Amino acid sequence: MKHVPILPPGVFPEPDKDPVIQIANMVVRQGEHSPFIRNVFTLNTCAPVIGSHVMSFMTEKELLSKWAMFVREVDADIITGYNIQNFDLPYLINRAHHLKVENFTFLGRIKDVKSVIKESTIQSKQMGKRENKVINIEGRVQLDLLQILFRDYKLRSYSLNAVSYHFLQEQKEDVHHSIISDLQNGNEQTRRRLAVYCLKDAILPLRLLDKLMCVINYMEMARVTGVPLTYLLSRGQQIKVISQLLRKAKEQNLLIPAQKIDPGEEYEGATVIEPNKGYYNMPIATLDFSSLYPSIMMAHNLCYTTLLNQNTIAKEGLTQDQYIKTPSGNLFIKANMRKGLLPEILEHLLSARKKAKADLKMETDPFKQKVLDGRQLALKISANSVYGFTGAQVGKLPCLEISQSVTAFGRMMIEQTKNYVEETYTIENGYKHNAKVIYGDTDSVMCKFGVETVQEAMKLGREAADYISTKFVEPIKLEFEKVYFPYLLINKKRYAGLYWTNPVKYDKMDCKGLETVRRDNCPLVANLINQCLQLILIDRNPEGGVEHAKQTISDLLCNRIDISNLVITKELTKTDEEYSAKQAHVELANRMKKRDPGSAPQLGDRVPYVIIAAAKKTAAYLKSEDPIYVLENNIAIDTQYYLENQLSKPLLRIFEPILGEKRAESELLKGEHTRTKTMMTSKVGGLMAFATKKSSCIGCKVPLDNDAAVCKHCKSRESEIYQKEISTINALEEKFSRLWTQCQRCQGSLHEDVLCTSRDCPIFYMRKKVQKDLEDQDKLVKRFDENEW
DNA sequence: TAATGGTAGGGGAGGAAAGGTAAGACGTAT
DNA sequence: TACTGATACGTCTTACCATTCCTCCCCTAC
Repeated sequence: MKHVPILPPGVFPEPDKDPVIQIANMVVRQGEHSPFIRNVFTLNTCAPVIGSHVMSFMTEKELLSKWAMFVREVDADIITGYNIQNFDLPYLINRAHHLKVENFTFLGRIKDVKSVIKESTIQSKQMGKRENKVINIEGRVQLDLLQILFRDYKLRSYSLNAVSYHFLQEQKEDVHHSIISDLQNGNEQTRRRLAVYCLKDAILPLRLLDKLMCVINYMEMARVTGVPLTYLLSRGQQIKVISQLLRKAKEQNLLIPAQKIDPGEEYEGATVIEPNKGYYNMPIATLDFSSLYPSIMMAHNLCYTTLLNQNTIAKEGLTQDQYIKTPSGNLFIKANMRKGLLPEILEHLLSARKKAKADLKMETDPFKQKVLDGRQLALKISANSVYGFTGAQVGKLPCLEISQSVTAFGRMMIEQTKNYVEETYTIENGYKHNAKVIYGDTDSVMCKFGVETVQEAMKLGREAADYISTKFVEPIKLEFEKVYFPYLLINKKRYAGLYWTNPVKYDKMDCKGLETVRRDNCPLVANLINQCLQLILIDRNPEGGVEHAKQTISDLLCNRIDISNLVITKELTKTDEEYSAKQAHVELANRMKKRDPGSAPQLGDRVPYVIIAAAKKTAAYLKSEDPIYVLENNIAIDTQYYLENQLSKPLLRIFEPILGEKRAESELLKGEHTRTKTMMTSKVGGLMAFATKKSSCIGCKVPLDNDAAVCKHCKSRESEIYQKEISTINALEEKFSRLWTQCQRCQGSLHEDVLCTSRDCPIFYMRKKVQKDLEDQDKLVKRFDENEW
């Protein structure tokens, strides 16, 4: 579903002013690939669209009323779209209310129950704070794709365009809202143009839903945990655990006590082994505990129902062998005395997962395969969230005795594992080298066995995993997972390496915690670091990496880097008042709010910005600016900032372990390539307000008193200079037409204007930039004409 | 109001606090 | 010879700058 309201340029639509002009709908049966209904409701006439049913109405009231009837007649189980929950549906309801369309708000399956809009804020540590609207449509589940993506995927941008490109490698037209009214007020052909855009917006969410298997996975999650489908989008993680707990408790005739919420102190978490930093040009084997926390809870029978204190022990007369004391000093009764509820739930979840995985292997029908894969995933996630539930202090049933015992066992186990590896694999015991654990985090250890080949490392890794597993209580199991070779260990939670699961060919390059996987730096940094790592790890050519980095730095300083590569995004995680420190993205969001409150970033949105040139020592939060604004006003970028604050440290961090501190610093950041800089002059802000513009000679840049094209010294070369500028203009024109064609191809039509203003598309930025350059160059050349006579 | 999975940890930015240095003030010797 | 002023030089104070440390914030690993 997708609807388009009409609106004046620059202002966000308001339902009591701006009309709804089109609504596109797609209806699909779950499991089928293409929709069996495709239609669009339009206000005013509209030329036909092949493959779609166009229904035109002369009044908006009729349009809305007929659309509501359509919804009731199709009687869909699930309603989806992109941001329908916070935009389309509330807008339609408010608009219908404003126009007094009768019977519009009865969209659900229960007669006489009106759909109403409520405001709600949901807040969790995992997702941050968000303000949402909630609409009841009885008997139909609203699965807003945007909400699904927010929850399940960490992306740099959540615009439908960016998301489509990311998952489907396909772009959509992003029509700026200022053009929409022109198209609507044109003729039936321009309105058809809008309808096509609108239909595309309706089909994309469906295709994404299909591709990401959202419906299947959500259904399976709902079945496994026993909560309604809507809870998965509207509620947090806890409700799923509670639901399972209630299910199990009922079987055993147990009740769950109501507890008062009383946030206490945090408890100690997992150990991260101090890394032995450096570049390892040898195989490093990784051993992992599979499902560490669930297996600890099962192995030691940790549960609400098995927790003891000294009083009960005395009262019941329990003996030493009937209960255990965890490393954190808490007491739990053993499983042979009383089996805990949580271990039982976990066993059920994990055995169900094993079965789902086994069935998945046997299954041949691709649709059923998807279902089974969704199920095993849901079971895994559910098992892992039980521990989090016991530690959630602002929750229904926190129990720190359990959660701190779990982490304490975990800490003890990783320490023991490290010792076992280092004690067993020694020269004394007949191995070629002394093994060393160079790093480990929570449930994993990275072992340097000292061997030469991946194959040998794998053999020792498997052997070690099997041997060490025997040292722990069932079902705790240490598994050999992969070998890294080579391996670049930069710091705790930051490393990169080639990932091998077979001795023949590496699977992929794996990066953890580095700039390449973080969303809060610009693509320039992420791409450059990624390329350098590839050159170092895959091509084994660090010199090539240095050369590439130097070239990129030189390009940056000479303004040859496209602005889309310099866009940094950060999330607005709290409201303006809650921020105590000044930050670039927060300040920019506030400034944008003053320009246009409707289109400014909201709580929970990611704010894109670039850093612009300003007087020296100006704080970064004063230099952040909206990329589109920068492009439109030709504002200069602070390339020095990008070099010093974005590129330099990450680059040094990856090159230092290989080249050594001194070489890395002197070659990368102080070489000849940093000398040449191009300064760009801005048209707004700063000192430009006080400067008077004086034209300069096109030939030699000497300032001129009049508006002539060249100075008297260059007069003799005038035609030569003219030719040069004309050839520049030709080159720009050619470049522009190439980009334009590319955009036309993307929008799927070669004989229509390009409307797209997608902020996520690099082509858009380039097209915009060339357009600007072309205008400037045109003005320059015109100066020759004026002085011709 | 009702509802909200956990801790560990890196690293960037801003701001306060502590430290360093050069210019100026002042005193003394010549 | 006594006194004065100019100059040079050393020491102290002050203003300004750079560094360090701490906190906030975002995002990631597990």
